[in-house]
Amino acid sequence: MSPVDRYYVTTAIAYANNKPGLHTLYEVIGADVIARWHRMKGDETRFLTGTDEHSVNIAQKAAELGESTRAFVDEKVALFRAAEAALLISPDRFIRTSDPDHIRSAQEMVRRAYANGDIYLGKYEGWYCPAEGFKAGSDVIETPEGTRCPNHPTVALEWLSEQNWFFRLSAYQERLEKHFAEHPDFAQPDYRRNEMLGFIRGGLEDFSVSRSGATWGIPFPIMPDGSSSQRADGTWDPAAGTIYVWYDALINYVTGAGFPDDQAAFAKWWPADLHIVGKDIARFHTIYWPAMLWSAGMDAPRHVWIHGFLLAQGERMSKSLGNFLDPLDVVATLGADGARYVTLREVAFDRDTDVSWDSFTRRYNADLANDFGNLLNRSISMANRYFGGVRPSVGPDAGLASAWTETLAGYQDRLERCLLSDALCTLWEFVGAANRLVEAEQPWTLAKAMKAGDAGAETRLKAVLGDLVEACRLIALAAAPFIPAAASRAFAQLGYEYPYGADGNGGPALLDELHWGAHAGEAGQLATPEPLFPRLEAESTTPAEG
RNA sequence: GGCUGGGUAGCUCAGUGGCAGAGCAAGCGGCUCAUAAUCGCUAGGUCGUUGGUUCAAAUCCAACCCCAGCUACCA
Repeated sequence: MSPVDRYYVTTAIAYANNKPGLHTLYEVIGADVIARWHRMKGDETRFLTGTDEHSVNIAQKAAELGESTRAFVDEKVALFRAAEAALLISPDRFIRTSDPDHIRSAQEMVRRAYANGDIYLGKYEGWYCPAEGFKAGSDVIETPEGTRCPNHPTVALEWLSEQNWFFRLSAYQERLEKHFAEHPDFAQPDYRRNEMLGFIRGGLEDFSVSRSGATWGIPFPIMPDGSSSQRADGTWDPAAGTIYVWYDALINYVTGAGFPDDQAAFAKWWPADLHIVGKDIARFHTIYWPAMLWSAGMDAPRHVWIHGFLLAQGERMSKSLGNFLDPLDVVATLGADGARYVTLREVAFDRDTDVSWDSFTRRYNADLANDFGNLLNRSISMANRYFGGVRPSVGPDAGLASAWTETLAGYQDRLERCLLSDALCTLWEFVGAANRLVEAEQPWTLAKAMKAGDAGAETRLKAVLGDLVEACRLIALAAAPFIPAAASRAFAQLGYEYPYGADGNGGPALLDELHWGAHAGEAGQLATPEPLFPRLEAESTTPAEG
C-alpha cells in the first residue's frame, strides 16, 4: 500500500497575558495555510497551536487584578480562541501549558533528561528584582542610583544566587553542529540558520530548568536527593520548585503529539515536520530543543522555520507600544479571507515587513477585488449572458493550460518552502494572464458574431469562457488554504460542489483536482455572480486608528 | 565593539561585469464582459558617499556614512 503521508505542523505558543495582536497571530495564519495545504493534498495532518500560561508575570498580573491566575488565563485564552476563530484558524488541538497531560509530559521529559544524566543541581546567579524576580543581564539598566530593572526603576536590585537544576546543553555542542551540517534545511531561512550555527560554534553553556519560589508553574518532579517530589497523597512538594520556561513551553510540541499518555499517537506524529516560530525564540527551538529531545531519546523536529516581525512605521508591533493591529478589526474590514490573504501577501515570511492599513487595503483592492474577484465576476457574467449560465467546458487548445502547469509548479514549490508571499505572487501572475486573455479574445465581439449566426464564433466563445471558468476554478482551489471561505463561495458561483470540509479535510487529493480540465465535460449551472471580495473605498479603510 | 545582511522609481522589492527592472501608486489612451473593474502606453532612479580596477561597475576592490539581525538563560 502507499501510506498516506502524515504532516505535523506547530506554531509557537503565545503568552496568554493580553488579547492577541495580528503580529502574534501572523505565524498562526501562516501555519494554518500550511496545514490546510497538506490536508487538502490528502496528507494526514496535525496542526497544533496554543498558549503559554506559566510565568511569574502572569501570576502577578492576575494578583494585581484581584483574580485567580486560572481565571485570568482562561479569559486571555478565550480572546485568543475568538480571534483565531474569526481568522478561520483550524487547529487540531489548541494546547495550553496548564493542560493536565502537558504537565505530565513536561515532568516526564525532566525525568528522562535526569535519567540520562543531563540534569544536575547548580547555582543560578543573577540580578534579582524584589518586585519581579530574576532579571537577565541584558534586561537591566544602569542608573545613577545603581543597577535597576526597567519595570521598577525605583527598586534596588539584589545580586542573588539560587540553587537550581541545570540542563547539560554543553554536552550537545558537537551533535548539534553535526545535525546542522547534515540537515541544512533543519533551520531556515539560511541567514537564520547561519546565526544559529554561529551561536553553537561560539560554545554552549548549560541553562537552568527550575525555579524555587514560583508557585504558578509545573511542579519540578525531582527532589535534590534524586527522589520523586510527589507525595503519597499525589500532591507535589513545593520545596522542589517549578519547571522553568523551556522545559515547560517547548514540551508542548511532544504533548501535542500524544506524549506521554498515548505512545501510539506519539510514534505516529513525532518528529514534527515543521515548527513555525518568531526570530526572538529561534535559538530555543533550533538549539535547546533538539538537545532536550535527544536527551529524552527522541528525534529533533524536521524543520524549524523562523519568521520575522510585523512593523508599523519601522517599529516592531507590540502590545506594550500599542502600535498593533487588532485581528478582529482587520477581519471586520477585509473579511477573514481578506485578512489572511493580505497579511500573508504583504508580509514576507522570512523577514520583517512594514505594514499599514493603507498597504493592506491597497493589496486587498488590487489583488482580491480587482484582479481575482473581478475575473471571476466577469467570467461568470459573460457565461450567464451568452449561454444562459450553462457552464462552458475548456477549449481544445487553451494557451492557459500550459501557463497553469508552470504556475502550479512554482506555487507549490514556494508554498512548501514556506515562502508564502512568493507563492501568492506566483499564483496571481496567472490571474493576470487570465485577465489578459479576456482582452485578447474579446468575448463580447465573439458574442455579436454568434448572434449574427457565426457558428465558428460560437464555438470560440464557448471555449474562451470555458477556459476562463476553468482558470477561476483552479485559482480558487489552489488559493483555498489562504482563502478557504472565499474558495468555497467561488465554487458555488461556478456551479461546483466544494468537496472539502471547513478545515480542508475530507476532499479528493488536491493535486489531482489542480489539473487543467480535471472536470471538463461535467455538466453544471453557473450561479448569479456576487462580488467575491467587495472593493473597499478609501474612507472605510482606516478604522480603529491607534 | 565583533560577526552577518542590507541601503536601486513615491511605496515594496528583484537585479553578482555588458542598453537600470517588476508589482503597486500616478498620468494618458483603448475596451465595455465586469466590483469606476480590465487591457495597453507613459512618466518617474547622480543604483548610500568617495575613490579605485576595467573597454565596460548597481554588480568587483578600498574607505566611509546609515539601517537591520545575531552576540545565552525574557513567555
